Amino acid sequence: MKNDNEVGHRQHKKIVIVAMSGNTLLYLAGPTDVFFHANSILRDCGIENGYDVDVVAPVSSKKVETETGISISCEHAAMEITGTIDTLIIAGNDFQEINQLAFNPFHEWLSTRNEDNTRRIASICGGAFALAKAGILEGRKATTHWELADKLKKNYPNVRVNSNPFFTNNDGHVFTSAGVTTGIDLAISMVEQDYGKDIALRVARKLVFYLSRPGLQAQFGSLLRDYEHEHIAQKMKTLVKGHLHEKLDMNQVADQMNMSTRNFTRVFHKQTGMPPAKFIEKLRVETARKYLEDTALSIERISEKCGLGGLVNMRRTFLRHLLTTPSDYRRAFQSSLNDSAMNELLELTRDSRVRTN
DNA sequence: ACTACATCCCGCCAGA
DNA sequence: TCTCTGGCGGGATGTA
Repeated sequence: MKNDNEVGHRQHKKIVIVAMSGNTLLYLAGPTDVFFHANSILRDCGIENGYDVDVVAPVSSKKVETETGISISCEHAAMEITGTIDTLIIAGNDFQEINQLAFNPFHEWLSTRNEDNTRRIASICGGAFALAKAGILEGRKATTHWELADKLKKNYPNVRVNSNPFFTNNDGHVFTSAGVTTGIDLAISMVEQDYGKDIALRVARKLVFYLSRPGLQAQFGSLLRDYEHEHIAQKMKTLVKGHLHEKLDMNQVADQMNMSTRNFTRVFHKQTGMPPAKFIEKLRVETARKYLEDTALSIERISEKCGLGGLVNMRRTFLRHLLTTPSDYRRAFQSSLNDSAMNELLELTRDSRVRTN
């Protein structure tokens, strides 16, 4: 199968999610929503051919019962799919199958999926059992829900099992994830792999509202998006570039803008709807967010670089703006993949010859 | 939790 | 008369 770079974004990526029986809806709803929101964000970016998601049943009746009492009628059964698949996700474990470890027509079909006809094969939680039964995990590293890890190890000794409820693992083209919500993390990491970190973060920010993440989080849309087109905000941003780590006095900033403090405050407020000091604070938080997402710098060091006044103040400021702490923010959003494209916000804290005093 | 202090914000008013 | 600008001062907010 051609790799993604060869195919480019000219055609939809076919995502097949197998809805295993007896599970919570979130197993399949989480990743489905990730790809759905990714499509909407991609369309905003002018990319029409995002993901084509097909939720299928593992059985020919095409009906799947979930533990919530809601049953799902799928349009297709997995074995009806014969062509190439971009991403195949086994969402959750089949509770009947997991106990008898039987090899049924679904596993037979699954065993035909390989690197040539499926670019990525993934499992969520006990979905790893289905992959193991089909021989896909043979000799590979894999993870599953911690309660099931021992059983997986015992029954499939050739699978190198890791059990961490917050863990997502990939070994070549095979991806496995542990707890329910890691299925969402898994799908987000796939979006990141396909379209880059910015798109993935936008999806995460859209979805994080629904998740039970550490700490009570706000939605993480850009704090500055609505203001950056304003002339005075842009000018201010340029001016403070490289100086965020310094104390920025509004009188000095106004002076640099060749305006009196009073008039500067007035014009700034008129154009952006917020006072200048608040804008600088948002700029600091945005920059700190990028450092938390893209680097391994200590939180203390980040607070210094962004002028957030030490750990305690940074924590307070984050709580005020994002309703979460820096460490929780990092846990939720730090990228799993390295990305050299540190965006322009990071430049704000780099040395510059522009002086504010 | 409380306090003192610093800084910021903004209404008001006067001058250009 | 209208608009823009800048100083003053008091309340609000943040910090130590």
